[in-house]
Amino acid sequence: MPERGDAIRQQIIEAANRLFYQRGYNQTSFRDIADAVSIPRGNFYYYFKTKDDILYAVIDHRIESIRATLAAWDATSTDPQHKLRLFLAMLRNSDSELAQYGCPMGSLNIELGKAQPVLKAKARQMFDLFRDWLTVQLTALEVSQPQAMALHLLGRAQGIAVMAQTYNDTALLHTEIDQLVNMLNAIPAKSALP
Amino acid sequence: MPERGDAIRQQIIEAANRLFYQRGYNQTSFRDIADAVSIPRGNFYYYFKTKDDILYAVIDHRIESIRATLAAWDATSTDPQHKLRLFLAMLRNSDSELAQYGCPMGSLNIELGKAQPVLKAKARQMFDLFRDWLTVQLTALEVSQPQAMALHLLGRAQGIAVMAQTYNDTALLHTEIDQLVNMLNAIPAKSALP
DNA sequence: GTCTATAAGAAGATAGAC
DNA sequence: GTCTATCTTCTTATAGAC
Repeated sequence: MPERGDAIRQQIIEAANRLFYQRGYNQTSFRDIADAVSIPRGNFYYYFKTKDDILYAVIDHRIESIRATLAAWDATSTDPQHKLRLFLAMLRNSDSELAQYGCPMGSLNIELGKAQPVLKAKARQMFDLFRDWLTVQLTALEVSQPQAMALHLLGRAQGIAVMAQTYNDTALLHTEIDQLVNMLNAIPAKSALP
Repeated sequence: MPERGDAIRQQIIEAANRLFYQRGYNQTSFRDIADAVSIPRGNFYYYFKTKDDILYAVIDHRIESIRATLAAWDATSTDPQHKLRLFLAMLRNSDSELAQYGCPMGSLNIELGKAQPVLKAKARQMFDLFRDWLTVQLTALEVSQPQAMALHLLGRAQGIAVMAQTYNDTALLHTEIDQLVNMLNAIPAKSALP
């Protein structure tokens, strides 16, 4: 059952989640988060002992969010090709955020990968979720190396996000996503096989 | 003619260049750079007034380095396809740095793009150099949309760098670069045209 | 559970002696 | 040109009153 204070804890996580994305983890201070939630700075430490603790909670929050998204896609259809299009549609629908702040998973991994290996290992778990889900869909489509193809797709998405943010250009993002959709449609549907 | 102190100024730029890449711009302090060059912190301000000034100098240094690299590639061959392979060979040769710290251009743009628009505009100039050089080569190869293709290639390289760093995996990088080499070789050579 | 006050240290930056 | 001392502000974090 929910304890008292859980609501504020949740507010902190959501504010930190947004700020870490928009400013970066190291560029976000306790003060920023406390101000966003309108609680005094000192009270902060009742909920989280260290800054790393908040990051872990934020990543866990994101992981749950990703799991929910993937489950929703799985519930929408049994056609793996259609599910993969949902993945690309998500990127397309996030165009303005991606052009402003880049990919939340990618930018966090790059930042932490520079000099915070322990935190980065945690952040990588978000990538693993997508990689494994994509691998399942590509296995169902019987492509030759499903996991390599899953990593390829993730990489393409990351590259598109970096370029869209670098040039602040959603049109570039749309053009590149279209190419991925075409590539996907070129995979022979399993039902067409003997 | 070189003034006194230029040698130390150059040492500062080179140390900052390395530290910005390995730790990130915002995660590198004056103290870090001063210690790396073994000069007292106070003396630092004789050479650079603000931290932004150092970043500008570092980016200018990188831009000169990129220009020199592109000029060297241009001098090596007149065959655009061969020159494009030199671009991909550079990525392959940087595999361990890319897997550790990501792409120096991409990671800097992502970091600054979050909340430092003025600095990011400067950092984007590095991308412009590669974009324009790639566009020239692809125009010579008479591909249909040379600039879009140049941005596509840059994006592919960025995506590969993000994945290589996220999974700390140079093998993944090699696999993906091989695909780019194959894609490049599939472009019909201009000399084969009527 | 909530809040105030404040510590301890690191950050960017300055003044001024040598 | 070089260096010491110092300032202010911000950061993470704690103690303890309410």
